[in-house]
This record gives sequence, structure tokens and C-alpha cells, in this order.
Amino acid sequence: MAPRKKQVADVNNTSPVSMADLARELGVSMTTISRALSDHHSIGPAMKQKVLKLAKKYNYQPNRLASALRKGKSQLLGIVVPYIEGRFFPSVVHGIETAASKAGYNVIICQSNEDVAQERRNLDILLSAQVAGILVSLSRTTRDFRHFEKVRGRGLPLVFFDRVVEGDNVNAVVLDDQEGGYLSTRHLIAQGCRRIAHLAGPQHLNIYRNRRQGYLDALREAGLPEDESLILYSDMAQDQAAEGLHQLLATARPPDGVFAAGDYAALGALQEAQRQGLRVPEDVAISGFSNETFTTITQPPITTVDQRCEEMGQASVRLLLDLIEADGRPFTPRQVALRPELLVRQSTAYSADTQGRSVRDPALKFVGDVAP
Amino acid sequence: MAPRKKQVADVNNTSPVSMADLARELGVSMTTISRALSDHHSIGPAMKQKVLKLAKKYNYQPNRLASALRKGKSQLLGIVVPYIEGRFFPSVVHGIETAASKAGYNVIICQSNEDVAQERRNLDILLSAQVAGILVSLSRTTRDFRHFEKVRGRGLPLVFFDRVVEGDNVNAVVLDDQEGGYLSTRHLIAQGCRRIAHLAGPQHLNIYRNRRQGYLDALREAGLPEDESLILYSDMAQDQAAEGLHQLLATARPPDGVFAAGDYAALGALQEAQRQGLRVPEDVAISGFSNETFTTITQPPITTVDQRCEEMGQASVRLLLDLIEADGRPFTPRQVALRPELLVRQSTAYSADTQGRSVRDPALKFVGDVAP
DNA sequence: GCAACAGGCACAATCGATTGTGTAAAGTAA
DNA sequence: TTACTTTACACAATCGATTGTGCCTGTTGC
Repeated sequence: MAPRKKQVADVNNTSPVSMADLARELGVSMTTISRALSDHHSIGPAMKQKVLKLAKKYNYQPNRLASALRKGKSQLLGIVVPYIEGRFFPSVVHGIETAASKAGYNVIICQSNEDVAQERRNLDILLSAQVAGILVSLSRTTRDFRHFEKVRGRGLPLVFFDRVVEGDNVNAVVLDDQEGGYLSTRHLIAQGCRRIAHLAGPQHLNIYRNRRQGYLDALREAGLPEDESLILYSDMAQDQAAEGLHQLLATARPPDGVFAAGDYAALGALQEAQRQGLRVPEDVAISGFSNETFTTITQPPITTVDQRCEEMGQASVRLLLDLIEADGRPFTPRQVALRPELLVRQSTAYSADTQGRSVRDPALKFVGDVAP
Repeated sequence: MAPRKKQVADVNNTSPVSMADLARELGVSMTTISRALSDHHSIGPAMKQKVLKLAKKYNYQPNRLASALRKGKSQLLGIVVPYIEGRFFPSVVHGIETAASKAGYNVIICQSNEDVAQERRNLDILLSAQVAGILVSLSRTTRDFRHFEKVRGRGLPLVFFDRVVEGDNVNAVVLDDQEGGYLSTRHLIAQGCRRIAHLAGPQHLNIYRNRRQGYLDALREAGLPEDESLILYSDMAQDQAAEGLHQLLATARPPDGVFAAGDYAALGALQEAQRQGLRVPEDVAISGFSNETFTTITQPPITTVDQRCEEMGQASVRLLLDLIEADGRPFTPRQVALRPELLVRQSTAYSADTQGRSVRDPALKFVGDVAP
């Protein structure tokens, strides 16, 4: 039986044209080619034109490896994230890639899989790839930060985002989680809630700690009592939240509002409330955190806090580029906190109509269904 | 006011140690170092030990740029995707990165933003970065495939995934969409549906064309009539689907089952059916496609087809690595079609209990809630 | 005892672009 | 005309690792 297919060509492999080829063709030196292409002042306009035209003709593409080797810096940025899944990280990466490519950089992406050892290895790889800068979101298991000193030691720009090393001598971009917790809780209060439970996440993670703090801030501001019995700690899983709310509802004074530090927890709470025959938001208002896709399609849609994923990516790149431009010169580390956006939906705004406005709190942005 | 912070160090920039440094320290040539590190046979075991030890001591990291420049191939794979968002592409990229890094490769990722011009530019960039191979999922606007010839011309391994160039002279990995459509429809028939509508997507996209074909296959197999009036074409948006079902339900002979070519369409259909007071699945069974996150949390959860995103990434990398290993030698192009997985949930299986089994069709895998 | 041989290592060219320095020719000022 | 700039380009070293070739030493074979 004859082979079904023709085989890939391997004889007509076009080797890419190099500056040497152009130089030979024009009878000039490689110096001239290089400088003409980079618009160096010591090359005459006539020669520049000739070189440019020839480069077009042969579709010359500079070898980035050679260039980077010589200059000691590539046009690559390294990203280290715990993983590329869910809603958050992909969106941030999307923002990063978009901003980076706009600035002429490309990104090489690594996953730590929530493992410090892998994170360390990734850093080494990025270093050996001579990236121009590194963006990191810490793995959950990272407690020791010495591996980042090596990066610093090389004078390589380093920016943390979302899961950051705390302190003011690092460059970091985060969401203002405390503000997010505050906005949510304040909104619940404005909706008339007086006994607001908080489904809190693991407190060793700064994000959950901050969301809780924002919750407390809002209570205090409104003169409401802080009641630890209204705060339930869990890993933010849907069923844990349901179970938690179940217990709270069984008490003598059940809550009339729930601020969940995560959308899955909010979902669990919503489902549990409905199982108990409660109306949401009339009997109990529920808000979440993260603006997961599903929050728009539940009945009712869930009020939540958007994390500005794309902006976070953009801001991180901006900061990194500033660092790269500083090029080793003194640079005062910056910590950027992005303002979260409260998205008011019907799980809290019982007076909001479906058209997209909240009657009670017109200052807040109301968001209904989202296009696929 | 004094600056609040100490500035980043710029004097103690540790320049990475090179092979030359090691050679100097040991009083041998760079050749020896290089060959010792790569375990070349012409280096004695004693010397190898000395070199290895010194390399450890100085934490030597080879400069990948230099290596790649010399060898003409880097340890980088290029990915070009339309965008990094939603559920599908991030998951595939996750699979790709995982498989690639396991094989010692890193990935540089580019977004085409559904724009051919950008796609072309991305290819050029990857070429100039001297990647070892390229993985592409086509932009929606790509009709002309000449820019891929340049990649081929260089003899660079190229694999398409999901959105592929059709034909049997390319390397490609896709989901067997036709099988997915077939499985879904067959399942609906097994559930007792006799008048099954199909919410179809744009037919110039092979995925939607194939899903529709699978639907037709199942109908034919079961001896059910093909009724074009039961097939509604749209862009798969939630509201379009709702509107479409609305019309179908108003006819004299409304459908008792709906196979939507996308989950958002299925969701729209589900909501519309419920608005009309119909019970799902008792009055009308509904199934979707893609296994979007939200399909597990609707009431009832939606039966759907999982696209094996991760496996697609892994399979693509495997194919690409095979091509790289072939190293220009004749290679018969391969087209891989992954078997989709039908996830039966309560939107179709009215006889299924919540515990996770389908009474009617025990051969099918029933999937309930999914952990966050 | 001499040749053929293998082991172990160094020399030097190479990948492709960049850049400090050198040097003609052309232009300007006095 | 002399001296001094500018303009426009070439030379050659360099980034760091790789690799074909060559050389020397010690070993084996007969």
C-alpha cells in the first residue's frame, strides 16, 4: 500500500537571511546594515533607504537570540503564576500579554502549580533565558522568599501581582481587597441589612484577611456591632458555605445579609437560603467576591466585586517596564492597589429593576446579564 | 522629606557565572567545561566530577540564548491563540505548558485577538525568537493560510489545535465535534425525545458544522426525520437561543428535546423554557456543549459535552515534540481527533437521581456538582 | 621495540547582531 | 591654503556556548 500522504518538505528549508547576507549583497559591512536598520545617525539617508528596501525584499527578520545575547537582554518577560485556569489568572495573563506585546515584548509563561520548588525552578529557567523582567504571583506554599533575592542580585526587574511578598521594598500590584470588603458591606448596610454575616476565607492569605477587615470597617463606620459569631471561616467551598449558612440560620438571631469573601461561597449560601425557603434578597441579601462568570446567571444574579483582572495585568506590566527603563538606576519600589468595582445585582438590590439600575443606591453601578 | 524607602541595589549586581569563569578557575578550556556538562565521552570521569562540583558551587546556569544561538534551536515553543480567556483556551494552554515543561521546553504565548494580521505578526515574532516549534489555533478571520508556509519553509514544526487548517497535509489536534453532537443527540433520543431541535452555530466554522452533522447522524440512525425547521442558526448567544426556542415553542409541534451547540445557548433555552412554565427535562430536555463552569450550577444542571481541553494541549505538545524529534526527516502529517465526553446531568436525565447515576442509560457517566 | 590506537583535552571557528574605535572623504571656517 | 569638523562607513572585538579537528600521552598488539 502506498503511503497515503506526501511528506513534509525537508529539502527546501529556507534558511533565514541574516545581516551578513544583506551586507554581502550591498557590498557594505554588517555594521552599516545594523546601524541602518536601527536608524543610527552615522548612516546616510541614501544608504538607509537601500538597506531598508533590501531588508523588505528579502523579508529580513533579525535573529532575536543573537541580538539579545549581545545586548544581554531579551525582549521577553517571564510570568510565574500558580496555574492558568479559572477566571482570575487567565484574565490577568491576558492583560499582561496585551500590554507587553504593545510595548514590543513577548511573554514566556510558567506555572508553579502552587509548589515552591517549581516556583524556584521556574525562576532559574527565566533567568537562564535572559528575560528582561519577571512577573510573579506567589504559590500558596511559598513562605521563604530567598529565591527572589537571586533575581534581585542580578538586577533583574521583578514585580509581584495579586499574591505578593508583603512589605514596601518590593514592587507589587494588588487589588484593594479591604476596599472591596468595605464596599460590599457598606452596600448591604445601605440596603437595610443590620445583621450581616461574613463567610471568610483562610486568614493566612492576605486577600481574605483584607476582605474581612473591610467588612469590619464598614460595620464600625455604621455603628453596627462586630459579632465574631457571625464570621464563619472556611476554604470558601460551595458546600462549606452552605453548611455554614445552614447553622447560622438555625440560630435565634439569623443574619439578614451575607458578605461572602468568594463567589462560590456566595453561591452555596444562595442555594442554602433558597432551600430553606428564604427569599433573596428580601429575607437575606447575599454578596460575593470575584465576579465569577456564573454570578450573572444565577437566580437572582449575585452581587459581587470585580477584581479588575485585566487592569492588574496592565498595571503590572507598566510597573515592570518602568523598572526596565530605570535600568538599574535607583528606583523607589511602588505598591499599586487597584480599586475594586462593586457590581450590584439582584441578590442584594431587591429594589433594583432588571433593566440595570439600583433605585436605592444610584451611585453604584448595576450590572445585569453579561454577553457570552 | 527624606525618601521613604531604600533603593534597589544596583551595585551588587551579580553577573551570572559563565563557562569561561569555570574554565579559568579550573585551568582548563571551555571545551572541557562544555563537554563535561553535557556528559561528552571525550571527557574523563575525574574531570567531569570536578566540573560538575564547581558548577554546583557557583550555581552555574547555562545561558540559553548562547546555546540556542549556536545550536540554531531554542528550548522554546510558541503558542498562538485567539485570546486567553473563557474556559477553553486557558485550559488548553494549561495543558500545553504542563506537557511542555515536563519535556524541558518553555512556552511563549501570543494572542491574535481574532485578527489575521496580528496572527501573521505573531508568527514572525516567534520565528525571529527561534522557537523550536509552533502551536496555533486559528483566528476567526483567517481565510488565507500563506503565512504558515513561511513557517514550513523554515522547516519549523507546526501543529494546529481546535481551530485548524483543514486537510490531511497538516498536523492537527481537534475535538471530534461530530461525535460530540452524535453522543448528545443519541442520549436525548434514549431519554425518549422524538422531536429534537438543534441550536446550531455559524456553519462556516467547522466545529459547529460538525456538531450539526453529529446531530443529523444520530437522528438518521434512530430513524427520526431530519426537519430543517427544527434547526435554528445563530451566533450562540444566550438571548438568541432564548428567542429561538420561544418561536419553536409557539409552533404547532414544539420540540421535546433541544441539543444546543454551545452552553450559553443551552442556558438561554433553559431559561426560556422555564419562563414558559415548562419542566426541564420532563417537558423538554436540554443539552449543551463545552462544559462551561456554570452548567453545573444551574437548576437543573445542564447536560453537556466536555471538550477535553487539557488532553488537547497535551496531545498537541506530543505531536509537536514528535515533529521536533523527526528533525526534518520525512514525517507523515497526523490529524488527531479527541473523543469528547458526554456529561449527563439533570437537564436531560429526568430519571437520574442526584447522587450521580442515570437510571435509563447506565453506560453514560453522570456528573453532578463540581468542586470549586 | 615499534606501530596502531584510544583516551583526554585544547584550539579556534562559529552562530548573528552590536558597538567602540578608527579613518577616509567632504564640508566649513579662517 | 590650512586646520578643524562632520559625515559615512569599515574593522574587529564581543556576548556565551558548541563542535570539528588536532595534538599529546599512555596503552595494547605483535
